[in-house]
Amino acid sequence: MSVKRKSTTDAVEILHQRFFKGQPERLKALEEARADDEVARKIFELRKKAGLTQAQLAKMIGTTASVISRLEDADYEGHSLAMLRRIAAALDKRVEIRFVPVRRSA
Amino acid sequence: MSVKRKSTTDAVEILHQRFFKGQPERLKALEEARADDEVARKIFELRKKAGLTQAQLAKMIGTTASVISRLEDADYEGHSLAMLRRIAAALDKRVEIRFVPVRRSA
DNA sequence: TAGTCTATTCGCAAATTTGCGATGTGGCAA
DNA sequence: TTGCCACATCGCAAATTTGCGAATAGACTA
Repeated sequence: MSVKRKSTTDAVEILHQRFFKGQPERLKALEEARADDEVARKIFELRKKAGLTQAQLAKMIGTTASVISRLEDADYEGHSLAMLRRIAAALDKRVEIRFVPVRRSA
Repeated sequence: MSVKRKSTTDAVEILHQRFFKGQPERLKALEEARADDEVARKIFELRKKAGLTQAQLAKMIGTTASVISRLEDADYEGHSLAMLRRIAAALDKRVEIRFVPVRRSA
């Protein structure tokens, strides 16, 4: 996510063009990318609502601003539960994971 | 989780003795351990409901049985979103992450 | 313009997770 | 008992994530 170069909204549009208009075999990749984007956006929103800069949040969880920036990058795929929990803990939240059924299309 | 040596229930009891009766400073560690236990159990239940053995699920996501066993271990802390998604995808599910508020006690 | 603040990106080392075979155990059936 | 099957655990290499400083850029203000 960003203030300039690559907004989350843009990322979604780019993804749409890149995958949706392409072959349907790539739908799985789309879903994964979307899920990453979702996590990135959630972290971003959580931080914003808390009124923190990346550097401030970073300090709270014992890391640096560039790490937070990476986590909020819509293209980043390396999220770990451990990291999500560190962020959640700093913001008085807890991470809830659910496996929800997905409609199997034809 | 297991069929013999270390049941999930036992793990919870052990955790209780190890942390709860100990110093309150370790409450954070408790929460983390519990969250891991929760993920482990969810994977276990998902697999069971699908009527699969560890080896079968492993094959579906392109890994081996020992890996699944490790993921279902209540003490394992290394869950990644990528792995959860691989499992979810194999079982026609998707992973939903939520940051839920936690009551800040005195 | 210079200075400051916020955020992105790069590069590489360190830490962590994953892959996977080998080994051991318990349950169950022949 | 012997032979499987399902699972747990160990050990180590390979892959991935994290840590973090440095460089870059846009926005804003003095």
